[in-house]
Amino acid sequence: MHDNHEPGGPGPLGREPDNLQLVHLLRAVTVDFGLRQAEFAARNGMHPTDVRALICLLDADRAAEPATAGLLGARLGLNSAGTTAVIDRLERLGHVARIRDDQDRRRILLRVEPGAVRLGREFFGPLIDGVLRVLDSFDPSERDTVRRFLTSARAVFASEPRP
Amino acid sequence: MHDNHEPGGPGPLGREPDNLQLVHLLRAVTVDFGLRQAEFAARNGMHPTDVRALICLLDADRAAEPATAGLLGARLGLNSAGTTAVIDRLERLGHVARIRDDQDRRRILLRVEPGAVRLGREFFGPLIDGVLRVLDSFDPSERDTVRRFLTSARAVFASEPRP
DNA sequence: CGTAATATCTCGTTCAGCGAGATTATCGCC
DNA sequence: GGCGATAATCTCGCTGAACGAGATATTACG
Repeated sequence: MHDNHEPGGPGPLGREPDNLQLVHLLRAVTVDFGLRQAEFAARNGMHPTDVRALICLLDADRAAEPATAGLLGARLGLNSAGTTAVIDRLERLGHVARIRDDQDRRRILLRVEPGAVRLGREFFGPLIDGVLRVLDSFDPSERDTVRRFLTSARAVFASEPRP
Repeated sequence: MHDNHEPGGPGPLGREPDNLQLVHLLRAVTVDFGLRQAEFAARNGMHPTDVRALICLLDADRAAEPATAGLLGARLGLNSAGTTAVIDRLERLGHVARIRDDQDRRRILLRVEPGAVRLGREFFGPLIDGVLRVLDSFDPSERDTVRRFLTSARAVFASEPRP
C-alpha cells in the first residue's frame, strides 16, 4: 500500500503519485495551523492546550452545546485533574468564568470572556481574512468542491475514534 | 470584522456567513487530524511531539533535505535540550538512529528506521486510503480546485511567521 | 432514605521542555 | 598552521503540565 517503486524522484523513497501529494498538502496545512496556535499561545502566556480549550469552548457555543468542564476534558483528551488545571489557568488569566449550572448543580458551565474573543480575533483575524480572500476568488461551484472535500476528509478522520 | 449581527442562529453568537463556515471546516479538519496524531502517539508509547518529529523527518527525507538534529528542533519549536530529549526517546524506541555526518562532524543526521515507517503506515494507512478514495471520486479539475485551495491556505498560514 | 451514578476537585508523582552553560568540531584570518 | 569566533549538540537542574488515585458534592433510582 502506497509503495513507491519508481526511483529517481526527489526523495530517497521515490516519486509520489499525484493524489498522495494532495494528502501531504492537507497534512502540511494542519501542521502550519498548529504552529500558529502554538505561536498565539506563547505570545499570550498560554500553552497550546489552553488555546485548544478556548477553541473547543467557542465551538460548543457556536453549536449551542452546554460547555461543561467534563465535555471540555473529553474533547481535549485530558483526565479530570488535567481538565481542572486547564480551567484554573484560563480562569486565572480572566479568559473563562466558571458558572454553576442551576439545573444540575454538579456541573460547571464555562463562559468565554469577551476579552479572550477579542484576543483571538486580533491574532487569527488576518489569517481568517486571508483564507476568506482566497475563497472569494473561487466561484460558487469551486467553493462547493472545497466544502465537499473538507467534509469528506473530516468524515474519514472522525470515523472510528478509539477510546 | 467577522461580526455576526443577525440573531436567531444556532449559537448564541448568531449565524455564520457561508465562507466563514468553510474556514471553520478547515480548522475542524486540522483539529481532528491532531487528535489522530495524539491517538497514534499514545497507542505507541510516544508523545505528540515525538510523532510530529517523525513526520518532520520523513518530510525532510521526501524533500531531500539533510535531517539534522538542529533542523528538527527548529521545525518543532524546541530548544536544544528539548531536541536532544526527543531524539533520545525516539532512539530508545528504535525509531530513529543517530548518524554522525562525515562532511561536518559536528552534525548528527537522523535516519527514520523502517519499523517506524511500518508503524505509521499501519495506523495512518487506512486514513490516507480514505482521503485517496475521496479524491478518486473527484474529477481532475475538481482535484485541481482542492489543490489550489490548500496551497493558497498554506501560503496564508506560512506568511509572516514571527520568531 | 440509602445506594449507585455523575461531575468536579485535591493530592502526590512523573517527565516534557526550558535556561544556562559545557563540549566538540569547523571555519576564517593572518 | 595555529587561534579565536562560530556552530552543533549534549549535560544539568528546574518548573510546571498532565496523570492516577481517591475525596467531595450533587442528582437519580429503587
